[in-house]
Amino acid sequence: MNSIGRIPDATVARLPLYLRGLDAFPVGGAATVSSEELAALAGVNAAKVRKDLSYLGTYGTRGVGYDADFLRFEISRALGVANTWPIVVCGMGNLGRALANHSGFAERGFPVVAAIDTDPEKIGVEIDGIAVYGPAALASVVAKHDVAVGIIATPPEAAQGTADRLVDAGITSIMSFAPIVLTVPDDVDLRAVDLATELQILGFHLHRSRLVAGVDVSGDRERDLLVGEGPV
Amino acid sequence: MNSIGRIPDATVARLPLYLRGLDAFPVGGAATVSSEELAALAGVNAAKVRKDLSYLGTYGTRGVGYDADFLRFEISRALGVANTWPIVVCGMGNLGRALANHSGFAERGFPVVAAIDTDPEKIGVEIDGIAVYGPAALASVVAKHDVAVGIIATPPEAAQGTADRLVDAGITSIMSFAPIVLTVPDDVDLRAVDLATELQILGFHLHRSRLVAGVDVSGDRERDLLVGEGPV
DNA sequence: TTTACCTTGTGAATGGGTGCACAAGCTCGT
DNA sequence: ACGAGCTTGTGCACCCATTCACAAGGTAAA
Repeated sequence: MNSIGRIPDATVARLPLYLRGLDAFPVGGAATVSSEELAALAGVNAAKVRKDLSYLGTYGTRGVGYDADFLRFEISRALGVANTWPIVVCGMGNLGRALANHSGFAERGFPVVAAIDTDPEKIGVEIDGIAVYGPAALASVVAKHDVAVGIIATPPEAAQGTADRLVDAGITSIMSFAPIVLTVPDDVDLRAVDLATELQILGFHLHRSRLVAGVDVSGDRERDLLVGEGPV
Repeated sequence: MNSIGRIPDATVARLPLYLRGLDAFPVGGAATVSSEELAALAGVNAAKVRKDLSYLGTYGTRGVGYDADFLRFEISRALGVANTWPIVVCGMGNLGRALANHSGFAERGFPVVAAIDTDPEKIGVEIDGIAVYGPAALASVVAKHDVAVGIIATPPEAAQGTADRLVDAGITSIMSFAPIVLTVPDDVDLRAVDLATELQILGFHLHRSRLVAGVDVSGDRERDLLVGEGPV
């Protein structure tokens, strides 16, 4: 794929990993990376790396590899990392505060420029250097700081309302940590991360492996029910 | 699939969403749910719900739907949610503290029973009711509380070492928030969540949509390069 | 220049997941 | 008892993603 066409979603999801892997090479170091090396740094396999990069263009040199700096530049450009996308964090509870302070965001071009909370005690003050506003101020905060991304870290009951207000304020990219399904217009890009769900997926495998190991799990009849997987 | 066989990964990842959706029905309410309703509650489509549930067994009644309580029970059992899996949080920085306090974990059967940090100021004290230990105490903490899951919320440099110690202590399920690739033995189940990566994926679409809209983005020639996607 | 060697880029095979469309089967009203 | 109506369970076709395997194309040493 020589010209820049559609990039598969699975590839887009891996581009940040490659970029992260390239951190291992100093900027301006004139180093070359092979697909094999980059694969190890990103935790995927080499064929995938080559195919993914081929969607961006033909940036490698056969027999040699990829120029680390050039590759970094091209991936950054594809991802739009050259730009800075200001974000607003909605909900300054435990998680919201941690996210607002997360240094990894600003480093990657996503500075937290403001926070929103409904607690009168918090409105108008600065928490860890981030100014906290009430929900009513959202639209003006978005306009003033040119906010591009909204993070929802509110309690679940408030999440849909918060999403609606973000959309009204013109935000089209939302990352939600609330454990409910949010409804947004089609043109809004929503990514939902539910930490408890992630743990439950881990729990599934844990459960399975302990069952087949015959370890007693809370002493009921589960083992008998599940082990009957063999011949009828 | 009548007997309990292999459940596809994609299905396993959705089971927690169904369980979460069932929260809309009171326990013991004798309600029935159709695949259509459950699909709306979980944010997927109805055919997928039916196919997913068919992997667990034949729990629905044609013409009627699924018994909400029974379904909750069966999904819980498949996920092993009937059990409680104690977790230890490694790294009590911003994120670690937020995770240790996250009420959603304990509610879903994943109580945080201890934390680990290297900061001498924190070791031996309780932070928000969670006892903090030094790294050396990890093995005994795991043994004492029967810890099943480790969460890595350390700085990236410390993440691999922390993972190694968790593995040594006998942990086989790890959830990492560190933005690096971790190496663990095959029998260890590792889930990596990189929040900055998630944001960058959002950024990709944001970047693309702003480009085609012709909005000025940091004033370089990107638009010209990318817009040439039409006919050759 | 030629040859040996290396790594990319990509056709093609494979596999898993999604969603349609419909038969199977249950309930309820008549 | 029977038929109308509804929802499940699933075969099937399609699509996207992964992986293999190798030709294409470059480097470097002889």
